[in-house]
Amino acid sequence: MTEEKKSLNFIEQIIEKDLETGKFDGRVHTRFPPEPNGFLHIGHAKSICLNFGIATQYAGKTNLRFDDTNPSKEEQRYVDAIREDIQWLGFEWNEDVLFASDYFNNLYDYAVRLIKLGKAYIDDSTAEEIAASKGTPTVPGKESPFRNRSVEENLDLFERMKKGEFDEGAKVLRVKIDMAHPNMHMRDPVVYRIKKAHHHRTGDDWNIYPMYDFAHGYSDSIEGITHSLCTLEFEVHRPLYDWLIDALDLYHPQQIEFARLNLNYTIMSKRKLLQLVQEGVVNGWDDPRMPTISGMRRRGYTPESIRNFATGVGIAKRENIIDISRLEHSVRQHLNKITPRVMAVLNPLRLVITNYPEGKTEELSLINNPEMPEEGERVLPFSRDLYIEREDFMEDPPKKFFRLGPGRTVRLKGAYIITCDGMVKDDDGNVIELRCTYYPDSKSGEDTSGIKAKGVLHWVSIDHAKDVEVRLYDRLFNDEAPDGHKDKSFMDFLNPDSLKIITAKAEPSLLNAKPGDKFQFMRKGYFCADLDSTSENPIFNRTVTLRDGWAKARKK
RNA sequence: UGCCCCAUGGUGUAAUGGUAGCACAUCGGUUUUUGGUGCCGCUAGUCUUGGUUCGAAUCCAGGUGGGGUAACCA
Repeated sequence: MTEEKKSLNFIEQIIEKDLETGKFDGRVHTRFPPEPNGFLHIGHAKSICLNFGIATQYAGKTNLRFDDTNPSKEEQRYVDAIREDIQWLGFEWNEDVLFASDYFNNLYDYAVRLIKLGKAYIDDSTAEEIAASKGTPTVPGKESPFRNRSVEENLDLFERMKKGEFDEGAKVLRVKIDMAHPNMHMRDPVVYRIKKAHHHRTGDDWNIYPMYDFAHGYSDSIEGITHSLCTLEFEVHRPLYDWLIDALDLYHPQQIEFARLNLNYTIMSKRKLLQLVQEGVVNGWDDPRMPTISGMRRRGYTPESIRNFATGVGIAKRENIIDISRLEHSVRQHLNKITPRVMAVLNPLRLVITNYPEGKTEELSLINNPEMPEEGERVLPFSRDLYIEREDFMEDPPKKFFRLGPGRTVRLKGAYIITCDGMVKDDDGNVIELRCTYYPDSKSGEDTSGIKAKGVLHWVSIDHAKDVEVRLYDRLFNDEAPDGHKDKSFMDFLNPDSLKIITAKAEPSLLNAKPGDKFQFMRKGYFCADLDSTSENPIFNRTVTLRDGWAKARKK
């Protein structure tokens, strides 16, 4: 037995220490708290894998709780999409889905208790006045003229706020901490505001809604969360989180902050992703170019590959920018193992085997997946007239070009070895057809020809090939840090070639593909049948290209 | 400008007072009926100055650099 060396991230270390000291009676209970105001993206996947992963590791639980305290931005459809994405990623939340709005009554009661304790007050100041009186980091704020209202008056006003007697913005509930506090979040923060908006779950029941800081910590407390994991920008909120809970002497979860995921060539802000959707730059939240979970799903990413990526990047507190190649590696790694190999020609060039009988068709057997021999073989029609990839031919090729050129010999994958004897050009001098001869004794699997061919090309039989729509996706942005420029918008870095739609010639079996089915188009990349794909109108999305050693070599 | 956080190869992340390891990327080799995959290997790192210690990536202090933070958003 070899002893497994454990390598824990800093959060796991904290949890193991808590388990040892019995801080939470040996419980581990995390939560994933999205706001339903947009779709989940790959950054959320990191948080999801962390929260659910920790719970699994320590035999704990994870709540899915929607932080739905701002009805003007939140929608039911986002709730549905988020639930679907989490399930698709392979996680199960504890019991039912929870909502901060489930606790609106509790939260109201907490607010009342704070008022009764003299720790909260109603402020009639305008938003501008409150902002102005906050002071600056170096200048202490000024106390509101309404700060010392009586408990009775505060109670009365708060109840009337709830009843809807005042207009939006007329009054807020603030917590009474310290207007000179060095942490700006502690300068009497607003915790309840009037908002006469329709809430996607509570309808028009409420005229007032709690702010995030108020709702979040108390919700964690109500749910008995042990470790409340969040991103770094909430670090300065923690003192307020702690203050609010301690002010009412409630069960106290521990908030721990970690660094969010950043990917180069990608934007991760929900606001900016929404902008891409609203301005029609992409075709919705699930456009395969989006870094959203649903976009990646449509692109052909698997849950395994996303989980693998999200856990592989690690958890720490330092700012990080992950190279996009790491994401691509994780999906190639998985798709390599599971996808059947098929042949499709993206940019066809006609090739005629002059010594092959006209009208003859052979049924060739090809292995489906060399990584999984148990997946068996399929038959493929071979004939005299074929398509090969245009880029697999060069009229004047360099020595190291292991493909076709005048006089060059290659193997057609799973079929015969051929030699190129000539070509046909159009009036403009473009090569439109290759003339080749084949070696009948070189048939794949029963080759007695003794000829060795360095290159192997994929092909399809023209008479049997099917037209399929192929969507070639590339990165959405040309710049490593699209939103990292002070003088320019991320919109200035859009890649005009992020989507190219072509018609490819595919082997017949691809007509059977159902939406979501994944393939390796040999020598070209991994592709996934699109959501809208049908056998009448087959559509394939390129998930990612294959690694291309030749492309690298020729750059030099 | 206050307060808070952070600093290990190109990029991430380990080592928690005792051999700086792993992954991605890069480069080279090898295998291969995918220039894919697999396998092998090279290059390359503890921000800086001082202190504590037999011994410091690790502890302490100063510096430097980066990030966060002053919504009736989350």
